[in-house]
Amino acid sequence: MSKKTTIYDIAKALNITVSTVSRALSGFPAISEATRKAVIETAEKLNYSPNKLASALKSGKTHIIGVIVPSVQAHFFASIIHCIESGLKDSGYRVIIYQSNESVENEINGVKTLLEAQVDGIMASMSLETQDVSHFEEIVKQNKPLILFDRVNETLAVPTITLDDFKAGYVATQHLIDQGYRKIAFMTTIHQIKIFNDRLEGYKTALKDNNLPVLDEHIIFGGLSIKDGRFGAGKLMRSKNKPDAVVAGDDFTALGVIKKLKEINQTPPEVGVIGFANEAFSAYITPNLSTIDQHASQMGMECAKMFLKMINQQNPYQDTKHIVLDPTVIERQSTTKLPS
Amino acid sequence: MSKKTTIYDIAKALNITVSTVSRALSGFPAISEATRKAVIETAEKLNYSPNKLASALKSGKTHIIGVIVPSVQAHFFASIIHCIESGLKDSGYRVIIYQSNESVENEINGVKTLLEAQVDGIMASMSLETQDVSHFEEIVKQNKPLILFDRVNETLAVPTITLDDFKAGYVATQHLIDQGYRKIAFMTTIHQIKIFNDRLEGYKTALKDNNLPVLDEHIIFGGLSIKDGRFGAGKLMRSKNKPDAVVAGDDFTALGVIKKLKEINQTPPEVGVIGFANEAFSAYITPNLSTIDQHASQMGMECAKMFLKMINQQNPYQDTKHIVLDPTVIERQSTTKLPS
DNA sequence: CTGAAAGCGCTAACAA
DNA sequence: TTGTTAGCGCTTTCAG
Repeated sequence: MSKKTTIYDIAKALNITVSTVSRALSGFPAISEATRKAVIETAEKLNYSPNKLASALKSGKTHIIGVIVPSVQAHFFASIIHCIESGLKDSGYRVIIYQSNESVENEINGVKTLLEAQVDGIMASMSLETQDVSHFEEIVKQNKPLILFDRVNETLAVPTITLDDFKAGYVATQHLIDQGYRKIAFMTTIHQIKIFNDRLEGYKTALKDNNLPVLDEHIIFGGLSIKDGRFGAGKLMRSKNKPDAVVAGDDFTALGVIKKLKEINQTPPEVGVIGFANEAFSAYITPNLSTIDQHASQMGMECAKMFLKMINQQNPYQDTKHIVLDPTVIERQSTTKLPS
Repeated sequence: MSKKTTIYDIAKALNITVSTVSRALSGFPAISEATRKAVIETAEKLNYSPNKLASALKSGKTHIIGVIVPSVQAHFFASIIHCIESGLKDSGYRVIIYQSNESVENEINGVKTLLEAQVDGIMASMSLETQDVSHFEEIVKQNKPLILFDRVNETLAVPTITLDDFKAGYVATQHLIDQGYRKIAFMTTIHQIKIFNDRLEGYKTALKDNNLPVLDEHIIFGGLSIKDGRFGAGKLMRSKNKPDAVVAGDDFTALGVIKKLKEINQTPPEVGVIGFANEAFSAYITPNLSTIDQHASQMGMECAKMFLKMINQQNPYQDTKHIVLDPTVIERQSTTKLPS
């Protein structure tokens, strides 16, 4: 109880100096086995717990890295974090998570907080709101590793790990075409985020490559949520030019679309629906939702690997790479068009 | 770039001392407005960012609190964390998350890591494996707030926030009985965790109160997952004494049960199924899953409130409370028995 | 192999 | 209202 034991207590108990204790504890080689053993034993006896703060203050390394994500509630981000953690664990790095909740303000605060906490590096996936990215520049200025994943920004000269989002939009659309759908709508966010724009381009290109028309009325800019999905689907299905399939911005939106379609008795796969992200529920709703797998675990692993590489270079930003992963179509019932 | 600016740089620039700078920056009252303004301006000009590590080392307060959960992938825990964060934000506390992944070893490591990081307090929900809780005692010894939520341990004399799990088991069972089910099975974890035992007792008591027999063969001890749900349901439905409803240990397990029941053409609500936790997907699977809401947000809020109370007492453990929340049945299709 | 001592950046008595 | 000064607990030269 009472006061915490420090290396001074250990030193006093053994009649040696703190420097010796420090060295013994940190595995310094030039220490006699006897001393080391004595120190370790005494440390245990006194229930010593190192104050990492002090050590970090002195050494300048906290061995903590900050991860900023929109929300851990999305399965995709939770999985990434999980993989970052396990990829970094053996190197002694801990992860602290900061949620932006899709707000730039929170994101700015997150960077500030993490930097003040002296994290050794930051990984981030940007909020939907984020346009200006100057808050991230501070990290680079401090010469600390910054890695952007999934929702990235091109103006920042930092490593990125992303999905090939153009391809994601393309293969999702092509999959629907292959299944026999011809009038394919696309629902996306109103925010100007690279990955969503890329997907949209992929969608358009796929249509063109298949000699299908790109119709403005089939492209819905809105929010991404179950509610937005219902709303958008309602709008689409009431229009004169009803689509026969929908590429939804994410699985939540796709779920909303499905709910609306069920209500109006056009249950998929009568109208095809495909989402993005392969959320936990997607395989279990009825009909099962086809979706694009974004390889969260691989993305997390790459983040961890990249960080370790950067931290071991004098200049983390020498030789900055952009890793792009390939999307995979997960075909389920919602796009398995029946012969009509 | 280059070197980080410290309060010394600001002091030098203004020809005052660091103490004045420190005071100006921390909102100390006895400071002339002129000085304060000058300091703040200079700080901004020099792009000053405080080193919280140094401040924490000196003051003994990091304003960081650690939260240990089995996994953020469970919607329930993600929601709790979310609410803890928002409940603490205004008081200037930040949350760092540590996942045990249901392993005691990780949990022990988590406590150690967080303590070494000098967090101001810890909130935890125990892993399924955890039996011995001595690693938590260290937190209490250091006189730092420890709050246990949901998966708690009674031997620790610390505040707890839980659901009334006996009641949860009871109302889940009673709900099925009210719907007309009579042969109700119960699937739970093999691990000796209080909340699961309590639910089991609630289940048994509900049966007794309704003059229904408690059958050993209707109580399945296993894991909690989709796979375990399928497996357990298979076992139950092959037995000579087939149940007509199942209380599953959580929503994932319930989902597994539903999948198996569909396969053998006894789709709920023909056989009733109810889960626990109201996961994100539960409302969207087919049939919609009835479940017990565990009031994650309220639990998170109470954690935050409790922490603030404890941190403001000289002895955090004076007047230790146990807050118990009431479970709520969320009735959906999976238990809406049709008249036969 | 071990000790002495400086100092990481900040806070907080105590003085002035 | 401001300055002086002594650390917080640890690491790390530099000597010995």
